[in-house]
Amino acid sequence: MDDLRPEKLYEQVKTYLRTGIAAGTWKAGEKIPSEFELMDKLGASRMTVHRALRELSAEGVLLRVQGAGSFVQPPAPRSPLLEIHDIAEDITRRGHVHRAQVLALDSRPAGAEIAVEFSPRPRAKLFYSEILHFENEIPVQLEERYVSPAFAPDYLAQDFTAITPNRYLQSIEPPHEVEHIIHAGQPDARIQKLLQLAAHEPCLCLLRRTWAKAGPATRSLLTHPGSRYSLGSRYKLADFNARPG
Amino acid sequence: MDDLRPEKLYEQVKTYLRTGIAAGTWKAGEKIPSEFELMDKLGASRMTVHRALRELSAEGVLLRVQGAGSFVQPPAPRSPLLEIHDIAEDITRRGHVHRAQVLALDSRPAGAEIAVEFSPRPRAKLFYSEILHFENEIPVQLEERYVSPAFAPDYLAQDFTAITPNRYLQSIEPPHEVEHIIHAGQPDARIQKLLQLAAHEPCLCLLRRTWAKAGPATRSLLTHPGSRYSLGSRYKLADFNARPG
DNA sequence: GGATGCGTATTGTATATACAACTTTTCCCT
DNA sequence: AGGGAAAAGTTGTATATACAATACGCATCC
Repeated sequence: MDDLRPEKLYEQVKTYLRTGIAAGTWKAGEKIPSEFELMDKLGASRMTVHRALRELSAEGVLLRVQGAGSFVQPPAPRSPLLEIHDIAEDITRRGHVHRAQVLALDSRPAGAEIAVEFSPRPRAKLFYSEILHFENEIPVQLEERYVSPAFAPDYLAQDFTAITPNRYLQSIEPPHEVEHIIHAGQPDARIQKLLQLAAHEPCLCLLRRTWAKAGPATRSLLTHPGSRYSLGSRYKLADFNARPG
Repeated sequence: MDDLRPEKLYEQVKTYLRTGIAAGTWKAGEKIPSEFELMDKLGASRMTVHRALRELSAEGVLLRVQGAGSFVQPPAPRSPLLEIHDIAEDITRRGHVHRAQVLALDSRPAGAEIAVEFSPRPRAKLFYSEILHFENEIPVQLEERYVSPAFAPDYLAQDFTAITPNRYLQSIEPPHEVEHIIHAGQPDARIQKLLQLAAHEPCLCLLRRTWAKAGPATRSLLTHPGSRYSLGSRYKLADFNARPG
């Protein structure tokens, strides 16, 4: 699965700087070598070095000041608001019993709005799984998931009563990018029955989309009973340092 | 406040494409003109067009496929839930009009469960504000907030129709620690009326607690109409592969 | 001493060119 | 028809060059 092709030159420059920063060669607030020095040192053209530095700047690794130089930024306060956690792990950590019931597992053409998220070709087929999760035999999550066949070719062969899709997909390749959208909704009759919801009981819907480096990987709609479930996070914010002087 | 300098050329190209996409000239999944066509049309060099397209791709506006073309990506709703965002900023950034109505602003003894979060003395008084936020005159958030008097002694003297409590509190001292808990709920009759909710319409509740270095600072319960509002976040995960080559 | 101006270092933008990598279409041969 | 090779079209990377814009130190002038 490893990419054996040589790293692009501008990626090499980025890697060189990132590892140098990680190793402490240049510390937060310090100035790194100028574009011209890096040209000589790494044997790349200025435009290539420039592109690498511009991207590192966009990523928040560097702060570039025209006329002055490029400075190492303090690490960004990365907030794992909704990390990709595994519901089975959550439940067993609470000391409860988890059970998964597979309601569907197949390959199907998704609706146009969903298919276009995965490919510019609108009629592409996607893997689909629908799983109901129980905590102590009480339903707590309905998981409707589309998966890109290119990302997980063996998806349909898995036993999702033994390993959650989440865990399986993470084992293939951790996502490169994640999106979460949360809203409160009124479930339709089918979901109401599956989650054993009381009349007019709202549900908490979490849409999670992930991207691998190669492109869109998964799209999951996780529906929880509103009265029995909440999502949470708590984290410390890193201190901000001012500009280098 | 406006920047009167002429837009950079690559920014002009980006703006041209963004407005075209917004206007429906190219719809999600469709192919936009090639780099060469845009060169001729806009009178920029290929490298400049290329940079604009590359950045739009990084921003998630386009999907570029080598050898095939550039395709419009479906819009990704990204409102950073990770950060402490200001609802007034969010609304104005969407180009809409924000208005805040102060329903309450006083000092009161909070209920025992809440007061004990701030102080070991259960009858301690806390500052309390209740503000209803409108987007284009439609209510989108009820903000019920307790603030530690020790953290913000002048809280009651502020004009919260002009500056949101969020923004004011951030100006005192950015929080050291943050907690978010999200759940879907059924509003009581009062909230239902304030948010102009339909019968049985659920609401999305975000409880946010912050701590300063000295101790607990604020506790806010933000209630949104479920049908008209969602919370979202999207972020890239850092690469930690500094593997020796 | 302080303000001004100038030169140098550094980053920002824009162009032209070349070739590589990949996709789609065309067309020819069987 | 079908298969496969060739061609055309499109994006990706890399370089060399030129000039613009900004920051900063240093010398000069008052």
